[in-house]
Amino acid sequence: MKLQQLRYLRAIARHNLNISEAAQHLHTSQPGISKQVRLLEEELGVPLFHRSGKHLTDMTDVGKKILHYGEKILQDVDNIRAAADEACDDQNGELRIATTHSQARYVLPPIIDHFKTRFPGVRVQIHQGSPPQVGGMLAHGEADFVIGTDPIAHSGQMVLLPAYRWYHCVVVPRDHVLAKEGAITLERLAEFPIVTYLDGFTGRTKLDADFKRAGLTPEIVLTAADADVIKTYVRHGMGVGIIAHVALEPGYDDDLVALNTHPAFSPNITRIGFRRGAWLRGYMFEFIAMLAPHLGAEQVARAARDPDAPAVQKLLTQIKLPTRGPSRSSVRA
Amino acid sequence: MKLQQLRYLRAIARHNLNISEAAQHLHTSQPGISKQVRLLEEELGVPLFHRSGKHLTDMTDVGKKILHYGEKILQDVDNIRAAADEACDDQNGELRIATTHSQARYVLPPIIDHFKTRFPGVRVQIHQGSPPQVGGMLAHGEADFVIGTDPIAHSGQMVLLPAYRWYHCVVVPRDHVLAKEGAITLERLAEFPIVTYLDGFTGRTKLDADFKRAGLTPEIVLTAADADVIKTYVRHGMGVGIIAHVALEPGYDDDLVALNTHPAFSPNITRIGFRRGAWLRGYMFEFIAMLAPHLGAEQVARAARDPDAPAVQKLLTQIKLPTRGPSRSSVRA
DNA sequence: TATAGTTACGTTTATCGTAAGTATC
DNA sequence: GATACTTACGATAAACGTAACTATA
Repeated sequence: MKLQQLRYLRAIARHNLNISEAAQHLHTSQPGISKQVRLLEEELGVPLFHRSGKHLTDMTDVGKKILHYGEKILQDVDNIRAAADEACDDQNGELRIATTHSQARYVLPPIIDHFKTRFPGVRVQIHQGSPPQVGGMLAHGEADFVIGTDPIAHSGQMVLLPAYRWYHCVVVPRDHVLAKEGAITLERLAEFPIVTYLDGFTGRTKLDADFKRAGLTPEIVLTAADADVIKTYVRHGMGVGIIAHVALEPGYDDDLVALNTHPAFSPNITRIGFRRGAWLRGYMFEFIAMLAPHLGAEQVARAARDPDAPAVQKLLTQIKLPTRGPSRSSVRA
Repeated sequence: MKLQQLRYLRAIARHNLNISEAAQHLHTSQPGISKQVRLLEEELGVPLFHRSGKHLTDMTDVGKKILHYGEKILQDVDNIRAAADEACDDQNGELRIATTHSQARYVLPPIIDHFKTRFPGVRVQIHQGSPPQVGGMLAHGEADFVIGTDPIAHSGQMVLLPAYRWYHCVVVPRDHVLAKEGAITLERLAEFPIVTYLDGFTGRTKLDADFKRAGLTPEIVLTAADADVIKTYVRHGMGVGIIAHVALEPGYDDDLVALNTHPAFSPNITRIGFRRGAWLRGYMFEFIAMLAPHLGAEQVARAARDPDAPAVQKLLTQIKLPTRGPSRSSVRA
């Protein structure tokens, strides 16, 4: 058994059992992969794939088990590489973040700014996508971290730590009738056409639940994946916007008024996740601390090693989480 | 990076940083290992060992981290092998048990007997040793299971499940003065010279605690690692024996009388352990069930996958454990 | 001086890429 | 007929073992 055979196996599985595609992706020849797969099957004495003639139709049950261990092995190989890189140089490297629009656009810029000043030698990549997409990037090892609010595909392979709490707020143009009212009720809010996030984005799930609990069915006239689009339509008078408070930019959004509701919307929790058992480099710990100061290096390291340990569970539930933007008690921005 | 390099690294670490010894153990040449280590260090760009001239004196910090991931990798390689073997044949294989004398001598024989009838194709190995030794065998992958009572070196790599509960009992020759008394108190017992287990063997820790709690310091005139020796000295009138009740063999020990104490000795729990994340073969699940019928295949499989899961923790603490031998309520054998 | 690790070298094996062949869709 | 996997083959490279060398304890 060789590590490359496992890499080939993984690549085939990730490319819909298409060996040619996998070969292309690995910059190698298709017969080479074909042969190594046969060799591995021969060595282990079991077929890894169901075949119809010369086409791979599906993986066998054993194949799936073997792939599972193979992926673990390849992750640990990456861990060894990362540990070695870390040892010879803790200032240079890569930081790959998979995240949603809200974070990439409003929350991360000042943090990345700070990070780049502190670690100029680290190349930072920000991959943007929907919650399911960013979860997939993490699982496939294309990103080191995922940052997001909405339920991210939480396979047992992922460790998710709470980063901060935030609230939705209502935004209207300065001349809107609501702009003159104080904290508004959900009932009052539901009288207006609403512009807000797409389902599954930026806490939309919580919003819907809040309205449902109040027995209201607001008229949502437009939904978008990001607050920039929402704000634009609010400016055009399409309706009342509901966005994350962190999505308001002082200096740019002064033509809008932000209002809280009474009772307040439910809090949302944005989390940062990484692969279970991943080797985190020094600058990664510092990045986490910049995003969420309560997540110290030792605690995060423990969570990476053993996310189910009681001490980590305690961290997940009992921690005093910082709030970004105004808290529920403040009424008006 | 190659799997063999990791095997070499592990072998060196396990042979006191002696490359020649490691080479001998792996049936390969010493220069071969030497070279592969250099190549790995070169590829990773970090030294794995501290050297004084040409001798390895210690592992570097990175080296230890890398070794840690290397061992995980090699275990998963074994898991792949086992999964493949399982798939092509679930009747043949190996069952390697590391255990202490008490289990090997009194508890396991009928179970192994039953197992061999059910799985004649499985080669069974029983490695006997002290509790620390058997823990080491498991950690080094020389055994699939460890079975024992006393605190076994419980690294995070090991999953320990409770198998059964048992009690100590007092044994004396038929003509001994105690043989005529009913349940005897600890105070009465402490009037006699005691023959029992060595420290660290077969629940000796619990025994000492029981006496200490009663404010007694019995005169222990002889200690041995196994009950056969203890019984022999009891027959010779050296003193009163305290052994595990399971160590009494009907038909062979009828010249001895077993007595319980009042209050009873504390219960002991014998556990079965295996490596975390190990791939368990079908016959291994059945073996566990033969030893401890309450440990079903699904529960054990879940414990192997994720020993810290809440459901597994519940299994560890809340389970109704079977008792081997008379329970604390029965007074006299 | 004995033990242990490195360097040097030749053999053998295996991996990879190109090119031709063959079976599905 | 187009796409996709397999077989065949040659070049390159890497791993292994033997033997000679060197440094430590």
